[in-house]
Amino acid sequence: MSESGTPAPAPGHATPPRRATISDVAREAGTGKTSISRYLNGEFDVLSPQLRARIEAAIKQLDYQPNQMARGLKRGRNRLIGMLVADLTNPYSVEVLQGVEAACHALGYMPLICHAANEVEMERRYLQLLTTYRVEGVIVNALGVREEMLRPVGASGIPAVLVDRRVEGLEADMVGLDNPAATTLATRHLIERGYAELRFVVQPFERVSSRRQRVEAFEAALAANGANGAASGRTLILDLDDDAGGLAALDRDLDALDAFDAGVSYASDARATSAGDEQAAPRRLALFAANAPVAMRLALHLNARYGAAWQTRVALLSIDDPEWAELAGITTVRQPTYDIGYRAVEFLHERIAGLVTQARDCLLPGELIERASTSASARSSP
Amino acid sequence: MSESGTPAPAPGHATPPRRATISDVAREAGTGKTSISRYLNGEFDVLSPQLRARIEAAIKQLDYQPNQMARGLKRGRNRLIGMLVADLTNPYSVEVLQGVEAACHALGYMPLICHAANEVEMERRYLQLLTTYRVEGVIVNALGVREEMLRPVGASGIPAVLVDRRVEGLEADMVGLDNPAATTLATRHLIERGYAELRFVVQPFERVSSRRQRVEAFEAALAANGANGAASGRTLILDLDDDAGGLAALDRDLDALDAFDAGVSYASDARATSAGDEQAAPRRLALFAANAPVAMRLALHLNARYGAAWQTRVALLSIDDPEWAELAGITTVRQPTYDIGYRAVEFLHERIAGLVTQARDCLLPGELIERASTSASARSSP
DNA sequence: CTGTTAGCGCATTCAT
DNA sequence: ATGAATGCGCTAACAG
Repeated sequence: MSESGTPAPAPGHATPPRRATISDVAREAGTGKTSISRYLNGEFDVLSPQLRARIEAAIKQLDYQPNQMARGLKRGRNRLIGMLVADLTNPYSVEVLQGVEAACHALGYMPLICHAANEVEMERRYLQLLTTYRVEGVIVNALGVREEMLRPVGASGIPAVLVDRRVEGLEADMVGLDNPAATTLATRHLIERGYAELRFVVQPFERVSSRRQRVEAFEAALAANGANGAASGRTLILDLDDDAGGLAALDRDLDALDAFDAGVSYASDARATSAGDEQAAPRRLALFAANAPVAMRLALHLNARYGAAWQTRVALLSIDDPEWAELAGITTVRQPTYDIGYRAVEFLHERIAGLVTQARDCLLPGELIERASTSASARSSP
Repeated sequence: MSESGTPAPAPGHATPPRRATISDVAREAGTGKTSISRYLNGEFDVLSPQLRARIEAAIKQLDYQPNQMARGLKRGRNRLIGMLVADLTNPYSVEVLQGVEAACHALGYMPLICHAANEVEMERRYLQLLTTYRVEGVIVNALGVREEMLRPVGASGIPAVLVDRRVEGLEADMVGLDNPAATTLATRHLIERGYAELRFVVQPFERVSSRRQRVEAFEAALAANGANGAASGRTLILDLDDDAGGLAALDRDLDALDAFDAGVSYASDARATSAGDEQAAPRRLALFAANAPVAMRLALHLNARYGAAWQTRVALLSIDDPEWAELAGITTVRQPTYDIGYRAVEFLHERIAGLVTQARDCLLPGELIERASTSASARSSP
């Protein structure tokens, strides 16, 4: 400012505040911008080897990096896709993300990861933001969207594919776990293992279709087996943001269980087994968590109530297979998370290319991982 | 294409493939683009109420959303900052991210989250990508960068702030845990609790400054206490991608422990306590994990070796406080993750504004969370 | 108060 | 094989 004069930089390699542009490179290489552009786009067969060499030198010399914003503005597409995640705290989301990233990498997209952190308002904001950045598509692990999202996204808007959850009025591709199959698989496992009392524990599922599906599948599986009258069960709603009610309901069940066990103990010396059951060992209650966050909350609660030996009293099973499930020895249904993410991007890619027009579903199977929590001898106690 | 004529959309609300531009709005409102631009930038005091109303109507009518790419291109800044995360699988990263997001929200930035997934190559690619998108700054949870990153970033490049780890030759702001203090805190805790044999377990720390700092602090704390001769310890390197060697080393220590305990048992009836120790109870080995991923790996290994009762044999303590630590009852040093992320963005913001010129550090204190794993009675056994 | 003009950095006709 | 001109959607001087 105080010094006068030419815009030329001061001596001594002063910091160039402005990055080189395509014009700079053209000048440096002694050619026109067009050739630079061609070089950048790999049209080498239209460039003389010498020109190409000069361009390469100039680019290296100026440390030139093409401005993606400008490119995107010009060509009308920017290879950006939005990835809206409901909750990165959930290992499920991170695993799906890995698949998304891999697929993006493979297909030449750059994923813009947006984390709604379980806040519907954030979700809305990010969705809006993504459209202003003109992403070519979004893959959405929805949270509470509905009409609001329908405007920018969907049929008449930017291509979208849903992950895990469906959105009410939106006709869009969707990829996720085969919830009915997975839930049935797990429910049957519990019944086969001889648990007579089942509790399916799930978060409130206003808008989250996968939760509803799981509840329904659980109850259906139970009813189907109910013919044999072997097991009975119920669904408990647990709000992770306000768990007092849900845990109270659970505690009532646990109280009953404890009382029953105590009763068995009293009676065991006198009348042995009251009914005609084969075994006198008290049947444990089985808790079926609809996902990992619920399972964690339950485990914490049980741990607080029964101490470290809680697994000798209650069997816990969960959909989702977080790392700690292995440590705690909890039986789970593992989701094909990576594939879910990968497929989602593939779907989106096809849709962006305009190859597909009808909404498709991709339901992937879960895998039952049996661990000590549902074994006959319960968790090996120290 | 086949139909002739006007660009007007076909009847029946046909899908408008192209989003409205500022010119469309101007035409719709019967004014010039400048006024629209002014409206968008909140310069209401320069617009007659009527014009303003017409603009509002036109925008609503056309569902207009300004193209951020174009805006950024024009004004030279796009309010984008890059957040390069080494490993989203680590709860630490996600927690830091939450702070980053909150701060971005507050300061008007949009964070571009990039996940290197522990791959140095990914890190390099993303860094490059971020610069081509002309982010105004990056906050980096580095992984293996060095010179390569120095070119685009740093003093003469785009502003950067480091999180948790420092980068070799780079003069940049840095925010993270006060590693020496936190490590010393935990080491002293272990010694006070009476553990005589300590093992600090850490991943290979070629480029990761925080790991090196923790190792050094551990050994220093040990040496400082060594005057009393109460505790001795060693550092074990555990490579999570190839844990055979590290676990073998651990197993040798555990074998020795087991043998010693067995010896004590043999001898206990005859000679009672061999040395002059107050208590005959075998002192457990204490494992000090440098971070949560290491702690998890250790826990899994111990669980495999000793069964669910492993905590009666070995005490585990960790830096980082993942959710499962509460469940497993493991003592931890909790990092102020949210604050770390928030401060990082604040630092970056100041730097982007050009307010600061010298590299600063922000070292935040950790908090010791005592749990059963390091209590006198070990983990309550079922 | 409001509209016109001129680019931001780049890709694309269209001529050479 | 190469370059000049045009404009993507928007903001920022300048005029009125």
